[in-house]
Amino acid sequence: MQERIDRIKDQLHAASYKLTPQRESTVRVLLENEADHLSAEEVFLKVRERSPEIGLATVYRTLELLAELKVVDKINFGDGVARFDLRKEGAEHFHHHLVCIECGAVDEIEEDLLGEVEKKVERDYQFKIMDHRLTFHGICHRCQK
Amino acid sequence: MQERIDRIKDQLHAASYKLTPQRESTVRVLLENEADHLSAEEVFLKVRERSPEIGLATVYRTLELLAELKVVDKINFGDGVARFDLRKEGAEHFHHHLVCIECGAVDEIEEDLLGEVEKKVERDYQFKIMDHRLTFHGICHRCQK
DNA sequence: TTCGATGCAAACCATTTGCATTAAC
DNA sequence: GTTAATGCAAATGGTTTGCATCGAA
Repeated sequence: MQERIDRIKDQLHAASYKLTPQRESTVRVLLENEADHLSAEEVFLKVRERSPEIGLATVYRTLELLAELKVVDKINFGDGVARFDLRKEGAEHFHHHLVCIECGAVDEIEEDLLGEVEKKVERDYQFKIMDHRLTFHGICHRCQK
Repeated sequence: MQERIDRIKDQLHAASYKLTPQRESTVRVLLENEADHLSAEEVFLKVRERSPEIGLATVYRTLELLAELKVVDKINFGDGVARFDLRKEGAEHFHHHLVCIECGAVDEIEEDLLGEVEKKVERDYQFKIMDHRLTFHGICHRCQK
């Protein structure tokens, strides 16, 4: 935990930003809720439990900054709110998501399923792929029962 | 052109909706700009050239309705506006997109690249896939020169 | 002391909604 | 005539911004 924070601190410094207490609180919330896909508002509420004086705008600015540094991915499942998802360290790609249309749960797929597909796309469309976003919509294993 | 409109008219009737002049104008704009991915606002502006009395809310309501009937797909490339994309007739899946991070162009991939991947996901994650969204971000063939 | 970071409130902007009016069958 | 559809304006809600203040090197 601490070492991941240190790593993020380094990334911030490398881009000449500081790890302020507010930013650290925000990062901690993200780390503690790594399995979820929190919205800015949700992050804000959790951060405020620990640092009641923090402002919503600061959370937005911090999340924006972390997205810029590729510490988090900003994702949008079409419900009108941006959600934030910590990247696995060293991951160069966005991971994939399974969105359940019954219960709304969002599960993750860590493995990269698109290796072959990307080769084909780069070849057939002369498109240099930098990143991808893949989401499946359907019924999760829990709701199938 | 006219026959596609008739087909959409049938779809509306099947769900007991009418093809009003406003809805028809909206559909025509979508058909005439099939290669683009227009936002509601952009659709509105183009519709208004032909039917100046139309209201923005009506365009929103029509696009919502068409999305519900799966005539169009509502997509979100992360820029804060929803965009609307006509489905190919008979297509059961959303098609894929190539978003250029240089020039912003959005190209389409019509073929379904995910057949194998979906089989694997359904098997390994016990997830019943109903639809998918796949977007690649990178440099388009035009910008590579 | 200087400049980035913060908190607050106001501004923004895409989208939705309430409601009175209109139009289609 | 009844009910759905429309237009307008106001409301909503997530996000951003202006600005005065604060804090760390």
